[in-house]
Amino acid sequence: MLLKFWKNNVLQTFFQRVVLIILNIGTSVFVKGKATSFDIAYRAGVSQSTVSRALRHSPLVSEATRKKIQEIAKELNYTVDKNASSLRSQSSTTLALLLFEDPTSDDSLVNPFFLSMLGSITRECGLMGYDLLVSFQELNADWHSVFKDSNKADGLILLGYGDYLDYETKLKELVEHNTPFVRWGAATESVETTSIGCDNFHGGQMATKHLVDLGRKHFGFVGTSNESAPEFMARFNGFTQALADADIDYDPGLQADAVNTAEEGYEATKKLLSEGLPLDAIVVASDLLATGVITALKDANLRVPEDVAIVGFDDIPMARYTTPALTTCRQDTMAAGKLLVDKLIEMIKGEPVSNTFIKTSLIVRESCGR
Amino acid sequence: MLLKFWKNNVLQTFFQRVVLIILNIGTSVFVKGKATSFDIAYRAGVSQSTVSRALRHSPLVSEATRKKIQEIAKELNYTVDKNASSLRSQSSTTLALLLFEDPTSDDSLVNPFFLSMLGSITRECGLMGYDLLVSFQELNADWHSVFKDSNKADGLILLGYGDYLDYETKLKELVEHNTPFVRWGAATESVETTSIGCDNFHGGQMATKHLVDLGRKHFGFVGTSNESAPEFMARFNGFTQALADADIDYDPGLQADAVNTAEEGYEATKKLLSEGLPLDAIVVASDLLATGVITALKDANLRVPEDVAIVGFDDIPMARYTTPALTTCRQDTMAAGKLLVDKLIEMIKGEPVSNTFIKTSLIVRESCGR
DNA sequence: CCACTGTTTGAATACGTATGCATAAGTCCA
DNA sequence: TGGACTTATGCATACGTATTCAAACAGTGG
Repeated sequence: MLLKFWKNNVLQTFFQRVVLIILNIGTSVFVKGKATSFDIAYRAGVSQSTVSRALRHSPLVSEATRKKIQEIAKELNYTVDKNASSLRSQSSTTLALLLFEDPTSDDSLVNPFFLSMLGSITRECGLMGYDLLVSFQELNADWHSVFKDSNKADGLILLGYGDYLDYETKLKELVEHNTPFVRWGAATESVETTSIGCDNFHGGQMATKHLVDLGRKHFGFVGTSNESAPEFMARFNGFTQALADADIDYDPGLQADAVNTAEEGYEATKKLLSEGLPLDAIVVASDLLATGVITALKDANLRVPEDVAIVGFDDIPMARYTTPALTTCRQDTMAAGKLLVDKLIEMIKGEPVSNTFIKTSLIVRESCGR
Repeated sequence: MLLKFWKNNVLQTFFQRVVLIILNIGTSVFVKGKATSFDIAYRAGVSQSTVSRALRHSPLVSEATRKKIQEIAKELNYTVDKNASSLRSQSSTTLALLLFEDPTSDDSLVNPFFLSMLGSITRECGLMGYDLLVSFQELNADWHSVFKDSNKADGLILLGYGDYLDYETKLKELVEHNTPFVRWGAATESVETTSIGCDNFHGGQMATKHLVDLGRKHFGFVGTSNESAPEFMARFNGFTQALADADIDYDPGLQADAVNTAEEGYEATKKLLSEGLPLDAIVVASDLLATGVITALKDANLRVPEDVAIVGFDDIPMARYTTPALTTCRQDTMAAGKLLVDKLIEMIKGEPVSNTFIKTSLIVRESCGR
């Protein structure tokens, strides 16, 4: 039994070697499919190891051989096989971008704010030599294990206001699995994660103060004010803070929930108006919601900004094309995307990473009445 | 020499086997890192081959063992290693989405029309079990060889109005390399490719006819009319056809080039207006351009639609929020994305694939004056 | 002239899976 | 009862690269 095992291996191993050698020479001469590092090695008169090292800029290879190998590689249109490389090195130089959408939102729509970050994320990935895998995730899928364990990606970028309750259990699992990941958004309390975000509290405060300074007295807020959407909650807190600072009374009846879509913004505004309370300004938690708010006000025959002034949040591309053009609290999505990628790569490399704020700035257009 | 070679292998192979067995038992008992198919095999009392087959739903495995293996796999949180699987099977079940942007366009902006397809493409990929790699491409990079040769992706989806001259040489190379790929847009003449697109000629004709029917007489066109952007050219041809059908004279001075950005639309409109010709309708080659057109008209104190009526193309999300809301020729991006993915997968599987048109429909809002 | 260091190279192997081939256990029919 | 056939499994291997270890080599100082 053991003897048979032994003999088997002797023969097969030997045979395999010979065949391999013949095949390699064969393929080298009659260049068939894609070129491999063996092909290059053959032509350069060196070993495959040397080719691998040369192309990876290992200092172990002399300048002369590296030059020669690089030339041959270019000539043969050689490209490193991603799968073999990743398998061997156990790292894929690929990041996964997970977009979380409220399942109830329109199928065709992705939150334009997140889309606007896609550009900078993609670009930064390219610059850093990483590939980017993009995936929409239903909130209930088990995305948390799939990407890292399958070695599809070295790290995860999470984008989305989501149902943070379910979300957080998943985040915990990620942390336990030691999966590097970064999030856009507010830092959570219960799970220690790295997130990049703007100072939502300050942004909300700044936006509100702007309206206060313009003389508005009766404020409403459209956007969730509870912890199911931490970013929105922070904006809301900034909102109330600014009102308190200015000694302006605020009626809690003038807050209406809305999260993802313009339609939600529309409905929330209708609800606000139905309260019958005096109202001459609305702070809206996102620009996308704000488009719905504007429509709802128009439908109610209220003029923006004359009757009701509006400030949004995000500065999505659409914001400058609404009528009136939307005054909004801009988040620097270019910087954000770059930061998300850079931080994630640092984490992957094992460096310590801390949460980071990006700056917000108020973009004054017409909807605030000045 | 040969003897030494032989002996070496005998010893090493034997040694390797023993170590492997010990290691496998070891890892199986003391579960350390990620679970492999060997771990499952050990627990299920079967061979690794059987595990692989069971998880891939091979009919060679009995229902009973499959069940058992699946349970253990779930229990261990096992995920197939993407790299190993792809390497072995020489296919990655990954598609690459290449976005081509005019380098001159705003850094932070991606054409919203293409972005709106991203959602459906991603979703369809997920449904079909494919991963999606997203990449921005500078037009001069050698993207054509990288993705397929490196086995990063099994096929390519090309998205973008681009500089089609350089573009076409790349497409040729793709065809020569036997790389499966699909494009969004007009079919080209010189290279035999598979593309999904709408009937741009008919769309342009339909949009124009709508304005004609509303009594407009003096037409302008904003958007490139030459083959550097085939889609736009087709729309332009539909435009002139509709005018000819209605016996309406058309002054070539009332066409101005613009491709990618709202700013280009703005500038093109200024140029149109500077001609000093009578003008009461503009057909615009894309909604994004149209937003700039509207702004330019407002800046020139012209009312839309009273003085100048406008029809756009694409129906991007923003279209309904401009003032006036944009009448436009809608392309069904949901269907398009799905189709692009499905066709590409068919190509990858070696099935014959033909070009396909998706339908366009006119979305009447306010900018046309009715 | 030898021992020793430093620089390049090559030989061998492992990464984890999928699959061709051989084999073992049933099943069926003559 | 035994061969032909079916069904289910295991064995061995290959995919293409990165890396460890050993070895060849040149130069250096004693």
